[in-house]
Amino acid sequence: MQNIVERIKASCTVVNISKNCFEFLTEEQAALIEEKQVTIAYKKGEIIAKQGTFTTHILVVMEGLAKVYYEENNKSLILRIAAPGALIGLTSLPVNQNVFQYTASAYVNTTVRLIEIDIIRKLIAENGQFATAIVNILCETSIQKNGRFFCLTHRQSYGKLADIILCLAGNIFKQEEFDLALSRKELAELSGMSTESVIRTLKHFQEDGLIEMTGKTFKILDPEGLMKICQLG
Amino acid sequence: MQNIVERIKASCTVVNISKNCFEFLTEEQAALIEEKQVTIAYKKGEIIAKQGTFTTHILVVMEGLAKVYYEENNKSLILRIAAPGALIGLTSLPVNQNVFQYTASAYVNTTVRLIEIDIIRKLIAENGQFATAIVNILCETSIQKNGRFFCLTHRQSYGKLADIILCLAGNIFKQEEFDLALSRKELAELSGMSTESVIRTLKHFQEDGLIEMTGKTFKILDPEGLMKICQLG
DNA sequence: TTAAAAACATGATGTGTGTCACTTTTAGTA
DNA sequence: TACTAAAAGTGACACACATCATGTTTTTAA
Repeated sequence: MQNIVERIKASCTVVNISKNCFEFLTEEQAALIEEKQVTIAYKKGEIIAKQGTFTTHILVVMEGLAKVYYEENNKSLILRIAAPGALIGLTSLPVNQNVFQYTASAYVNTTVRLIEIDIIRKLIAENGQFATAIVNILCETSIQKNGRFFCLTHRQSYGKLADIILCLAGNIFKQEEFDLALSRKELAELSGMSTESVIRTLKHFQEDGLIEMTGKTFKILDPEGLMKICQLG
Repeated sequence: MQNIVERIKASCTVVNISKNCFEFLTEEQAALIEEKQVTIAYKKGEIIAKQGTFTTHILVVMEGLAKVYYEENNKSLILRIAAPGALIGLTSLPVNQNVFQYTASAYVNTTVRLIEIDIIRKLIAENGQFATAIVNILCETSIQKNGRFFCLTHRQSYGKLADIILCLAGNIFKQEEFDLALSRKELAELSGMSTESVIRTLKHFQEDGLIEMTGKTFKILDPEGLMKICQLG
């Protein structure tokens, strides 16, 4: 029987586990990146990249957790959560799309490496393995976004929230019990529902013995039950 | 003052205008594709690629119109409309994602070129310009999907339908008056609402002088008005 | 240590839109 | 031409959730 955390991963729709695309570089190419790279630390809540500003660098999340969201008319839609290893700003690779297509902000204290986007462009053109790795990352992000898209449009509150909880447990904290760094308001944003509904739904989950909450500490008691809720809607 | 159709394009969230990535190939590489390629004609309604089946080929839409949709639990979510020039199956490029991540079916009679996915993989690895072009297509698709994602989750019926109508007019038919090839049911699927709501909303639009419908013939009378509805929600 | 501000919680109320049931129109076909 | 099936259209009703109002607890910071 498969590990529970492993099985949870399969259903995740907000976090994707990026692979390392830099391992395919030659020493010379790695040096090129190394030489110009800068590492920056952001405090919780700070904006790492703002939608609409020029993308001079691709960001690599080293530590922490970032919220990647699309903004329009004072409303926002969380596209994904960027965990360590994730790249931010890839969608600006086409030279005619040279502004950030989304905003990224730090959920918790987060450190980020900045790599010049022109170097990345150059490496895609001259290193086939690297290009393949970037293509793979873009594809996997796309696949994951389809899942999240479906989740937010076709499921109702119980299903949406169950999905988010499983994702967080399976992909970020990687265990069944964890201290949730996110507020109910942030959970609401993630699941595309109101804060009040999140609170009510979590209470229901607790009453039904699916989860256990003590303050910020969450414990998943019945992952199968939550997955069933996901599937049913 | 900008052409109306031009301005409509900017707001589109279902159709993306793909660029030709094959122009960067050497003669030898082009011949490699040419030699093995097959062109297939699909009739209206037929399935071109089924989610979950092995992706042996990437599809290039030559003529017609295809619906690209994600399926789960008997529900479906239309991801995009593939117009001539669009590629289908790119998300299967990672070798560990070698099945179609979505289903594609023909809205109208559609012809499609099949290109072996392994050849595409090989070309990405050995032709930097081609790799860059593929990366660009993936990025543009991703950007567009974000817009559609936002539209379907943050707007209500009027905004969603207005968006779809503008997209169809601006990107597919490229004129203000057109014969809609899609039924109300298909419009409903596209905008993520019920058929009845689509009918009611279209009626409203007509009453408000935004559009004119005579049977299947649509005419956009007030694109600015529709765009305003899009923005307001 | 205390004041202010978030976050959390809960009940009452409102509404957008899906669902259902049914009629009318259009299109396809024997 | 008539028959059938699908599409288009309409009204009544239901309900999932957002919104609002208000209170409590926890966190933050002065």
